[in-house]
Amino acid sequence: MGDDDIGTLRLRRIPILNGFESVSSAAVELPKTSESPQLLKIRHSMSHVMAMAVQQLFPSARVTIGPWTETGFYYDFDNPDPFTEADLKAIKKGMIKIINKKLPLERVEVSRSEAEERIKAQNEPYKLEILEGLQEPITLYTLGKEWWDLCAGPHVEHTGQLNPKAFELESVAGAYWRGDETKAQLQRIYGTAWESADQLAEHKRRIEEAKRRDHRRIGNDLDLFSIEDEAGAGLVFWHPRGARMRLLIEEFWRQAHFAGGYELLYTPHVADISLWKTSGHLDFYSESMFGPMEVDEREYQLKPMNCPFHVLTYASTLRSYRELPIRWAELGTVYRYERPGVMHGLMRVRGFTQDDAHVFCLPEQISDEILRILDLTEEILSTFDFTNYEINLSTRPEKSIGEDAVWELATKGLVEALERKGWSYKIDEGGGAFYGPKIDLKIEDAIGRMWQCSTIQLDFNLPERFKLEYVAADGSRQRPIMIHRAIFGSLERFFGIMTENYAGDFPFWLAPEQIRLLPVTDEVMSYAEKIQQSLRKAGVRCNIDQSGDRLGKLIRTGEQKKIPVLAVIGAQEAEHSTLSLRSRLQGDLGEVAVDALLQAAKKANEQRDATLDLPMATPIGAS
RNA sequence: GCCGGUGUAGCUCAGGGGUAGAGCAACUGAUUCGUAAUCAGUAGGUCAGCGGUUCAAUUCCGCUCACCGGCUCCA
Repeated sequence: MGDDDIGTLRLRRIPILNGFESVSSAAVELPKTSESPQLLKIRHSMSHVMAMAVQQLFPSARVTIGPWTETGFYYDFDNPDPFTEADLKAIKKGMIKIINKKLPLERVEVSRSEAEERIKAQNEPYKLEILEGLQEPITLYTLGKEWWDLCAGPHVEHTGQLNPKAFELESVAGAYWRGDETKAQLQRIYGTAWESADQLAEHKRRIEEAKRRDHRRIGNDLDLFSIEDEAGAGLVFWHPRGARMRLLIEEFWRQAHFAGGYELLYTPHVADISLWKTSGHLDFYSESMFGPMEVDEREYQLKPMNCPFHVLTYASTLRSYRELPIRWAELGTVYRYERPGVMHGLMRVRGFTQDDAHVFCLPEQISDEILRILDLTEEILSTFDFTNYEINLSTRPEKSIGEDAVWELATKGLVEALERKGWSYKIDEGGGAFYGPKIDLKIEDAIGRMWQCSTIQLDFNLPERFKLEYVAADGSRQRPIMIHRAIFGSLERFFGIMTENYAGDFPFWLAPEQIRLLPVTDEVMSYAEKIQQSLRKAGVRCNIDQSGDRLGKLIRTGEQKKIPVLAVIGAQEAEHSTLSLRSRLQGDLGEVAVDALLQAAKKANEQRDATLDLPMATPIGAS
């Protein structure tokens, strides 16, 4: 797929705001560890150096594992006292000392028994456990004379090849031994390391850039949404500006779905608990559900998913094969119990709206239906400038239900659809749900992060549990195939991702306030009001800045609120029936006739454009 | 849920056992102004909540809640 023009334009044009430079022409390359053999060695060695420094400072610390990450490394320790941020400074000093000694790192191949002896001599129980899982040959790396670690390598030759000015210890965190929350709690220290100080500086700049884009910050600054303590964690309040954007997203979504052959449903938020018993959620999903509530001696359950409702809707009447495929979508709000401490802005909440849909079809329709879904997914995601995807196809796990033939047919249908779409994908062998294979899709944002949103899952389970049927051509009763799919995943989460993708600089069509009129003096207020009225009538979201501040301040405020188009109105504009436009993404658009702006804005809204299509008008003062 | 950190005005933050501070935002007034901050004034806080220590707690201690960075889990 081609380059994203809007995206690149935006990256180049964002001005410097509050001293924070945004994505700049980054001359400094930051390869990932997996892309650079040299960085891999550096980071691998750094984690050894860190572990050695830690054990020098904290002799009671036991070592566990210390791998590289894509931007650095970490090491997990078992230490009686957790490390504090202050300890990091001391550890860093210790590391610099080790680096300056130019200690050699040497690979030593040892027998299993020798390794065991050496580990026991140092009383490192975790290392012993690691050793048990290792295949021959067993190698360890020495770091100078005093320190060594079980390791496959590779490493730099000596610590003098590590740049003491190009690493940083970033944070301490709790982690579990072997990632298992029932096992010992360890202390993890994260670090980053590079070849040059420039790279380190660039890495830090990118962290700042991610902070600048943080949807929680932008949501607050632009007054889009909030999460209120009094209401509870993970429950989202959409403020007028955010709600307006959500409405625009939903309108687009509905229109795309109707065009794509879907019908829309509305279903209840609660249902009798017996429904959840039939669906299996009570047995397999209850720890993620809000507790039941009793009404009239009947127990009701708040919905964590929409599918049982769509299934009931299907089952409400006898279906013929001629009706299939049935495609039903719903913006369905669900509630899930999330453990305290896992909530995160809009990305992880307890109440959220899924753009859920279910397709009931014949086995031979699977491939076509999946392809349609892929097409719709691309259409919808690319409208928000997400055009790079990473696709995973997950196949049958060991524990699963359904006949071999059905699994085979279904998996073939998914593969066929992906091939027809021409999308490359990875296969996650055995990674499917117990009830069917699935396709997951991740999108890449403007700063290269991947986010899982869309998912397409085949389900042989629910139709079985609810005994769904259709009447086949021969008059027999057959079971339909059910496809679950979501494109945004959750509106909240998608909104958060999209906000970070645009860094709050939303495209024109999506901005909650599209045009702000800036009256230079009070004298032009009535002219401004007239313009506001006609723009609003045309469906353009437009306000007048009534603050009475001077123009410089009005512009500053408008830019800080990331309004796409600021329209300066002074005596000259009133006289000419024009506005002087300043576009956030396009710069100065000059003096433009009111009607020209109106037409351009309407067109941008209809086409969902990021910017206005306006011929450059006469520059100010030229007449 | 677990480990660590944080919680002072709408926002960003200072302060500290003896009645609470700044800048920005808000409001009021003056200014009527041309492309990123006009000036002056006013108002705004149970210092997250609950309990304890103390003559006195926003400050010290404990618990709870929320948030932040991770772990685990996940849309």
